Amino acid sequence: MAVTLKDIAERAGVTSATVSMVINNKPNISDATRKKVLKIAKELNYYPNVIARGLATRKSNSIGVIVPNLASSFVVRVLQGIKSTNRDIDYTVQLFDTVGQNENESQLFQRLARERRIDGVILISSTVTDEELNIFRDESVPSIVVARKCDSLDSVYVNNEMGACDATDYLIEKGHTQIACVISNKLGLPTKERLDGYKQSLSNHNLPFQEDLVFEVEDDGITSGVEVFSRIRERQPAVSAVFVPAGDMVAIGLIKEAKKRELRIPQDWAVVGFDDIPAAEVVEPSLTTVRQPKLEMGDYAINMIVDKIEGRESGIKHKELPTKIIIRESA
Amino acid sequence: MAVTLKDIAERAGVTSATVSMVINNKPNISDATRKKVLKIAKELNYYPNVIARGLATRKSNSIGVIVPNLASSFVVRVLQGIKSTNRDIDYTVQLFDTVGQNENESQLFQRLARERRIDGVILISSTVTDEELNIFRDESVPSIVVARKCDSLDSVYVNNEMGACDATDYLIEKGHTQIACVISNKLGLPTKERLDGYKQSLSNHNLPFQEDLVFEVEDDGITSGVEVFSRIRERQPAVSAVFVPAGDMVAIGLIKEAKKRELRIPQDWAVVGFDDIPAAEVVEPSLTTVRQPKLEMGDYAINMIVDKIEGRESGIKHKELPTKIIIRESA
DNA sequence: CACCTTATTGCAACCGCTTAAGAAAGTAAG
DNA sequence: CTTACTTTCTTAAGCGGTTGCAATAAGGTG
Repeated sequence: MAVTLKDIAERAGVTSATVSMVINNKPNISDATRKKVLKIAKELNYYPNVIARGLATRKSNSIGVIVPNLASSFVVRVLQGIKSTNRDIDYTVQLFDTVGQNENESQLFQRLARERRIDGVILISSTVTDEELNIFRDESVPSIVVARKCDSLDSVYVNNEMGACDATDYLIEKGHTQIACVISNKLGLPTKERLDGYKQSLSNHNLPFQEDLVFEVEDDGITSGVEVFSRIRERQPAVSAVFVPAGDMVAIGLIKEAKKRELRIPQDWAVVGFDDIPAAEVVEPSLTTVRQPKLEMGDYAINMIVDKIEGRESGIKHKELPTKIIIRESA
Repeated sequence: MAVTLKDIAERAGVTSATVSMVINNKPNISDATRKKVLKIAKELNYYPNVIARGLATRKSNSIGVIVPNLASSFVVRVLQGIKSTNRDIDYTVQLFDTVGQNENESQLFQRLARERRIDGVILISSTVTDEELNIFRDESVPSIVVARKCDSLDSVYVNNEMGACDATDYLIEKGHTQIACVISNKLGLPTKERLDGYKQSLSNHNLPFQEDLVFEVEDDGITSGVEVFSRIRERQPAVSAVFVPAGDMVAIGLIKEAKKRELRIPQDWAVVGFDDIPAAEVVEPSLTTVRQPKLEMGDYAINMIVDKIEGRESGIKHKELPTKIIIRESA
């Protein structure tokens, strides 16, 4: 059997309450007994049972990270950020995804909260709806959403509009005027914001926004890029540059297909992606893209949620992080 | 306050013990009370407090996944496999990494086990030593190691030797006789196994093994590949093919640098990687490589550990998965 | 009708730790 | 030498479930 407070207490000739206070560094314990207890605890190789402690303190000391799908490089990178923060975090990370489950994000959250499984939640999702986020807000367990802006809940996100605007600015400065924009219909709010940034840039440069320069793709994979290439060429042969808020993988598909069709990049076609995934550096020509500070987002998220859990922060907090355009060869 | 068993019991006019038995689907409860209790539980939106339950049952219903570093695509992919198994897993996944902590994998495991935090552990690491694995074996909490073979502990791994042998066979069949081998000194046992496979293939084809065709790199990043290129060219100008057990990123670096130095791939130099990461498909020419079934490994691991926890399996089990050579353009 | 089963529910201890309140002993003050 | 604090430790009541055993009532048997 595992050694418990009682075991230590017996050997030390005190009560388990006293041992508990020693273990937790509470005041009002004499130096003598404190030392004796600690010595015995070490001898017996004592570890507190966190479950029992959790029941008594009504804390689980763990935070849940809810993601729609772990098979997203963005999500994984944010997760890495969460795990690699410099701060010494006394919380365990429990990982939940909702793909293939019969619960959506908010239902899952509600259950976790009521089951007292977790003290706080980080939701990494750009597609979650406002109504769902309201459920998060209404639960008594603190939560925070990463990857989309939200008025009613703490959030960490990037300035998508500015990122898209910068990217488009860059293409315009390179002399392009017919700039296609490839968006994903699976990205939720950020898609809209990035499209707004694209429009903003055009408008700043007195260029007209043309609805039929906007192309939509179904997912953010490489095949979407391959597929959308023909659509762009057919519908808009005059296009000389493509901005791809749908993501780097789509941009890479586009580049690959363009090269196959004997277009030179960036001379005939300039391409700018969004996110800056590892493959962006690998593709040839390497991909100019808008980098999202994913590690930093995770870092902020974990720090904010811990502050919230421990009552150091109240009220709704937001952290908007800047994007950065990474110039490579494709534009 | 949250609703408890007692709340339900009061309204139902029974004892909380009875409610508990209903909730847990125990026998010896009349249909009438069962129905009544369930109805009230639903009305009150009852969720059992998993911490309290855990204390009583001495189970946490969660399994720990320990990884040395989450910033590894291999690890992440296995993790995805763990999370996406078809089986309905009643365990929560808690994620731990040891990079930047002052505990190594086995110390962490020992603590988690003693603190009763987890019912079982999946360790994803190829570099863990035999001595460390012995600590895992000696603890009473079931555990399993993914990514390396181990006699003393359940394990899930690929047949590295066969994978490397296949890759080398392939190069030899293409007519290559001077085949360099680039290994990582950060991969532990698999490095040795892959090197053995390489030797085996040479031997099978009556080619001599030459020690100085083996090159070592410090990490598995793209820069290692760039760096090792010159070493190979200097020391072994006659090399016409490179097998890179050190991993795809190294192989990609090698390709990029080779192209920069005006070598044609695969005509002048053939390159074969190991692992099959997403970027392998993106690089130009695309990378021929040995695929490791990472999702499947995760799948097996979670199933094995759950069986072990629930006592359906005993004794040491191993699962060896085959690799598969993915032919692309680089060889 | 007395006696024995069987089905169902209640009782109470327990899981291991925390914590508010109280008690004992020492100490300073009047 | 009381009285009133302090300091240090103990008591005991939880936290919210689970579970072995006792108890009760209903039904069956001779």
